[in-house]
Amino acid sequence: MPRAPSPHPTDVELEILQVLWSQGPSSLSGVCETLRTEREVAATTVATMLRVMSDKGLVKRTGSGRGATWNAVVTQHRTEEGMVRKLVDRLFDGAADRLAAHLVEGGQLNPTQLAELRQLIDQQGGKSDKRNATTKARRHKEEHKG
Amino acid sequence: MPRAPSPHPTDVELEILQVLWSQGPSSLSGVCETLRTEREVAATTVATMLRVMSDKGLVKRTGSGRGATWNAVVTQHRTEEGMVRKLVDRLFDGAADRLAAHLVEGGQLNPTQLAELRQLIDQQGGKSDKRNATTKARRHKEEHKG
DNA sequence: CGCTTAATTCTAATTCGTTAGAATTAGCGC
DNA sequence: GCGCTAATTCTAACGAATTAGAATTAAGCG
Repeated sequence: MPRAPSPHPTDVELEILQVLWSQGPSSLSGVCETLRTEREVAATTVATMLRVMSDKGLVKRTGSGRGATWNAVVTQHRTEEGMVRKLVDRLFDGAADRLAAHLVEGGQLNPTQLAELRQLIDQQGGKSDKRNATTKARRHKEEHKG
Repeated sequence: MPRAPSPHPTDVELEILQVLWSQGPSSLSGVCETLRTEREVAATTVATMLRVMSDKGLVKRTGSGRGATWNAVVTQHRTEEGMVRKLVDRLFDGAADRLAAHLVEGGQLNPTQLAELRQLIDQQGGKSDKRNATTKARRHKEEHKG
């Protein structure tokens, strides 16, 4: 058994994934160009990152040489999911409602967004409704010494 | 101007802060004991971490020698706030509503929590209400090359 | 075919985070 | 005051993350 693929992307890895998610399969230079709208970076640096990410199973290369393209293996949604979960686990000991409270109380959402969130909750409430009142007891630190 | 104190605590730093938040000012051995309910750790390791955290302004020592105690300088709430904001900025480009949607849609909240969140939104809605419809336009990466 | 340029591989330096041993200091209790 | 133990300081090792130069490979073009 090769071991679990890898947990969460680092900051720079996330940056690169976001490029691939937004513009789809890209050549090395394509990735570099987009990154350079934010900051300076050498092509070999990006190449190294892509190799590392490839080892971790985050991205995959198609073809080689001139016409090669890189694309994300992990989806944006699943990555977000995992990173949110990590924050909830580490910072709130699994209590997602505390994170939600932060967003609402901290004034991070404007009235329009609050209204939309409220709608979303109503839809969601219909799905689980009565049964299943304690969907998930507090999750506990399991993934410590991977 | 000495420079901004420091951004966000690392994983282990957070662990130690959580101990101090939950049990208040503690001796080195007090911190160690609590940490050891989760995993093995040498006292000198914790001492080093406390020193580093002290340099960063996260904790402060009172007294010295035998009766010394350590306590958190940063509050739990402000730390949570900062870390949530960082995630929102890095992962969602400042769009807090996307994080909220993840929590609700991802089934991380049970019906009771959903109901409570809904109440919270209603209270919050009353505060900003009509005026101020675009509280905060998407925040953009500002803190890059601090 | 051979030149030019993109892409890749190899290698290495730097920094940060984490861990802890060795040595030293400081107090409490007798 | 002296010793036992907690606490602190010093130092160092190690891995992960980030960065990029040098060398090599591959391929499109004329």
